[in-house]
Amino acid sequence: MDAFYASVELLRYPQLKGLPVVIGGSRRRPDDALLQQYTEVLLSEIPVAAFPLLKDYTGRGVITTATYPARQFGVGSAMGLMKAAKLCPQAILLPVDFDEYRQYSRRFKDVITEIAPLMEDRGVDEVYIDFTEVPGGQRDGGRTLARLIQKSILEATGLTCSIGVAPNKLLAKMASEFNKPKGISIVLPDDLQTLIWPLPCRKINGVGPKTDVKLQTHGIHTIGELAAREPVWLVEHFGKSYGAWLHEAAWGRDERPVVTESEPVSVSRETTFERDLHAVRDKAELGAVFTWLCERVAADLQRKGYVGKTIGIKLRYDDFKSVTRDQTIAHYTADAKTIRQAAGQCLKRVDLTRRLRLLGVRVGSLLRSDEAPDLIPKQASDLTNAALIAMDSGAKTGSLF
DNA sequence: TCTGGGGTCCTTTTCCTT
DNA sequence: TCTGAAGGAAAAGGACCC
Repeated sequence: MDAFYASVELLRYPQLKGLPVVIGGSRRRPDDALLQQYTEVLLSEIPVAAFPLLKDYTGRGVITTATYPARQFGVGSAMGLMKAAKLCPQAILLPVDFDEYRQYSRRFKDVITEIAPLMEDRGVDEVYIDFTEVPGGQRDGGRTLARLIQKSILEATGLTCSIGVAPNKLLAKMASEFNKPKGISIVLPDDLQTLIWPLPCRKINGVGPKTDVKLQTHGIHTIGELAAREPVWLVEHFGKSYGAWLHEAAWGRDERPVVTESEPVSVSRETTFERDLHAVRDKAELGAVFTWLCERVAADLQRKGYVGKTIGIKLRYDDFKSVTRDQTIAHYTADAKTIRQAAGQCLKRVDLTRRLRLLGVRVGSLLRSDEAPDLIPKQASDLTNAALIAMDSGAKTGSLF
């Protein structure tokens, strides 16, 4: 199988080209003033001086993405905004607008499937393509087709994209990073030792920060050094499955097909508070957020046409430690009140004496709602009230909200 | 002044039943 | 009746990705 890995670069606001720009900040609930500021204005007409600066930002949040001029200063994805402001105070800070990204995402994926129907969705800005069967796909090692895709996406959306071409998904993904932005890179099987092995292990999709540190403590820094280790040794230190996979990855081997269809496994909503909240002192606020999260999850499920029966919560404490609690209920549901009731039961099983920075609600074990066997009618209101009263009565850890 | 939100997948722990 | 082993399912946690 021959694979493409394509990722688009999402940059609107042409007037900001060449400037350090950071997109991020925690997404506020509907009344985000910063967001409102832009909704009525043609994006290209906003003067540069009107954009907010990173140094003026107060509050929580991380960087979603940054332009290349901003990255020069050492800021990058997932970095806290306050830390980034120290490194590059003059950077312009833009709010995240996922609705808009989703629109563009759909458009660029539509363009690709017109040309190459075997496409795997890997998120808002990335896809894998199996072009083995695309007419003319093999011409010039895939370069001709890659150029056509780039050109078509640019025409349809104004977005540029990077494309990696390789014998499998693993290598195509690595190849796509060789030549950013808007590049095309081709990696052939014979390029493994020259192009792949000198790279740090972290470049392998599936090797994260934890694994990277562990590899380094064993003196393994590059993919080549990883490839040199005996599989037995890797299995010993990284487990049967992951260790074996590391070995295969280092040798550029990957048999995974391009998967064009997949069903969601869970749907969730979570939010980080502006300031840490306390279950007792901020009971009203927490209760409102909790209800709101349950309603959002229910709405998401209904919109997507799914029901689920494993209801869960997630808390993050002020020390950033997270806990989760799940409960599987008897019937599939997409009803906000039912979800809130089950999630409320989960809340009783966690420590609520500590300050909270995040609250989340999740529904798993999903089924398409048209295939659900035993949907029950909506909760009777007296049942819901009973649940609320039970929550208010408190548990071993003290008062609940 | 730390550290988003939406997911997936895997491993380990816990719990229930036999 | 008590205890323990075994095995499966559910729950919990963690790593990773975009």
